[in-house]
Amino acid sequence: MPIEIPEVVIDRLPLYYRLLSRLESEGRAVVSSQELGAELGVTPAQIRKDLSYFGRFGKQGRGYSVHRLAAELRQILGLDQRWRVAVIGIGRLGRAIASYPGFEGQGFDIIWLYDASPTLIGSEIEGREVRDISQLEGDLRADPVDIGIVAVPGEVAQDVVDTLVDAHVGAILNYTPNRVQAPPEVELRHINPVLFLQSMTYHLKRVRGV
Amino acid sequence: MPIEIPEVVIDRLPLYYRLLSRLESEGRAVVSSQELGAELGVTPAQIRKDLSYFGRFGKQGRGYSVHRLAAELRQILGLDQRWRVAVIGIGRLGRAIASYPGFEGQGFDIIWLYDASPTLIGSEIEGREVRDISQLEGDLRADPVDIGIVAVPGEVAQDVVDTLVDAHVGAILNYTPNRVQAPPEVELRHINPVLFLQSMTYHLKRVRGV
DNA sequence: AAGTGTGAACAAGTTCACAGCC
DNA sequence: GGCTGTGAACTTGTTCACACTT
Repeated sequence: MPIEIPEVVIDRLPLYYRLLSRLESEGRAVVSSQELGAELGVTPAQIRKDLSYFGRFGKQGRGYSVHRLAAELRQILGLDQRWRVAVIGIGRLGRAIASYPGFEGQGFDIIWLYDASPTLIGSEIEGREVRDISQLEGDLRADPVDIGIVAVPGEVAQDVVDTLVDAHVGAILNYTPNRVQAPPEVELRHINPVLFLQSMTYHLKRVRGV
Repeated sequence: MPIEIPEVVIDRLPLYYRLLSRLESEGRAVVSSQELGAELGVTPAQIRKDLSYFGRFGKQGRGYSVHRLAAELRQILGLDQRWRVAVIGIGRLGRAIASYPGFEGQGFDIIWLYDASPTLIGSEIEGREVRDISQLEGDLRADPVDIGIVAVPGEVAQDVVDTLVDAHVGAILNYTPNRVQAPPEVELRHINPVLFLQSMTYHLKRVRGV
């Protein structure tokens, strides 16, 4: 805890947590950095160093208590609490997001859905009403959420992000292909599958003989 | 071209390309690394250095020809050709993927859809038939694709990946929360929004007073 | 005057290797 | 004997700063 923790380390923690969570449910008591690394494709030294930023959770000669380490990571990542989420944009992608059980299962409660389309507004998705996007700002002011997931058409992504920022959302996950801006105190991630495909074709081209 | 090009550089190229593509369609003739950087939140030096791995595309005192640089990146990334894609798993997410116009628009042709559910097999999505997943292996052998997009339930992700690898798919985009393995000659990327949310809550926790 | 291309300086991130503990 | 925790060595990636070109 003394010095600044590298961002890459934070990004790997959820990966470790996911595996530990699985091992925990399989009733596994103890695990070594060796085993964790083999399963995740990461060196054991990397795992030990990453964890050492947060404390000394292992026992020499034994390894890590799965239960203990999972609990520590839960605490570090804030997964011992529930987080309130709004999904903005209920097209095909937004609907897939709103229906995905993996969010609720991991402590993320999707409490509000918004769209601009009159045919969608008022309808129900997984028992939640789709609300008019024009009410987003007022709703969030009355009853804030922690995280906004943006799945609107790209052209309006920045507008939605601005509204979320004004309403003091702390984190934004942008599924839109457009890159958006937010002040540094707001956590922002982009999910753009096309960029992944395009970096993969670079390699494909080379493997498949230019 | 002389030495090995860092992986991070390849990952940034599509980002640059996307912006250049937009500038090109706006009729912009010339752009500086300064401007590109400001738009993308990257330092100008970074952009110049990244591009310098591939050639000398700029003109001192002027900047880069938008048209020329876009064409170069297209060539480098292999976006001057079309790529054949199969989507495996046509649940809500798979359907969103199969219907997303952003893939076709960028040179990725989704030519085959597969699912295991009898109610889906034989149905049509955007004019493409959903085929039985048991035919995947044979189909790919007869008529290969370059890229597989996996959107099946997590438990069967590795099986599907193994089939794709056997059928000599060159790249796999895994939308499943399960981490899968593939030999190093196959390009593999994971899209897992839950991991993003979990690293964001780490920061949220700290900003929102522990 | 403006802006690239790039070696050299610097910063960040990873792996090594081993002392120390179980 | 086995495995953690961690400085130190190394590797990778980023930024600086300036010579050079238009």
